[in-house]
Amino acid sequence: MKTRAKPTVDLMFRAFSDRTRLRILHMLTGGELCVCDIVAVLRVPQPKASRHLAYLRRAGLVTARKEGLWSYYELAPARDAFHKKLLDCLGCCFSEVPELAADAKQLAARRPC
Amino acid sequence: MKTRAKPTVDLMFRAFSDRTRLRILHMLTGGELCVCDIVAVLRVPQPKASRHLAYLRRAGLVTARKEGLWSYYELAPARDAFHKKLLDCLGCCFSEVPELAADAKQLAARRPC
DNA sequence: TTTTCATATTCGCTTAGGCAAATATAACCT
DNA sequence: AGGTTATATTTGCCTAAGCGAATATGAAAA
Repeated sequence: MKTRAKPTVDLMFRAFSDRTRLRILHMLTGGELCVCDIVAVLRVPQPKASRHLAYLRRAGLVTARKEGLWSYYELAPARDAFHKKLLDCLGCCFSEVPELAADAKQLAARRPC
Repeated sequence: MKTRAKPTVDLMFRAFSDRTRLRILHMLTGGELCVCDIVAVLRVPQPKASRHLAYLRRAGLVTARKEGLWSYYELAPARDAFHKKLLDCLGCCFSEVPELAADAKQLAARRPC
């Protein structure tokens, strides 16, 4: 197994500094999702989603779980006060980043599947 | 005068994603400082400090005031809930970024000047 | 075992942004 | 004017990291 060193604060901030990753993180505040959900909602090429998910993994912000062909991602639980505050920022982004509302709506429409 | 467009969330996060800028921001939580203070405490070349201060200005995180030869920088007041949360993260970084404590100590020693 | 499906990684290219060194600007002093 | 001081910007170089396109991996299905 590969236990990873605790990611640095600046790497974690950097993980938040990209629109696509912000959208993914915000989607995950609603709970675990599989890659295909993310690809469908963001309307983004699959390799791009995977690439950003890998970045978020390295930053310790999400965890992945494999089940058959599918990979499910969820927000990693906050490891410390800083991590918690950082996640708090996600909620506040909602009114600042226009895509987030549209994504949430799209995701809600997908739920029944 | 040049009124600037409101910086995007991702630019603001990116501003936090560099050690030197984190140290500057943290120093400024104690109040206004001049560039020479920052250069002295961080022990960093002056152009490097100016470069990062310019970045923070562009991100809307600090404001500059000129007085004769000196430039004084301070944290910009939070413009919205997101900005406020982001500034909250600064406090939590203290225990995560080792340099911050040393900087605070250095700065305190300089105060009487 | 060949195919298919979901996901991950690699490649080649381009831009952002870090750094040090040098230089510019602008205010004050003489 | 000429010099000094504090700060800002430019230059050249190098790495991180974004992108799309192509390819690899690995599990299930046929």
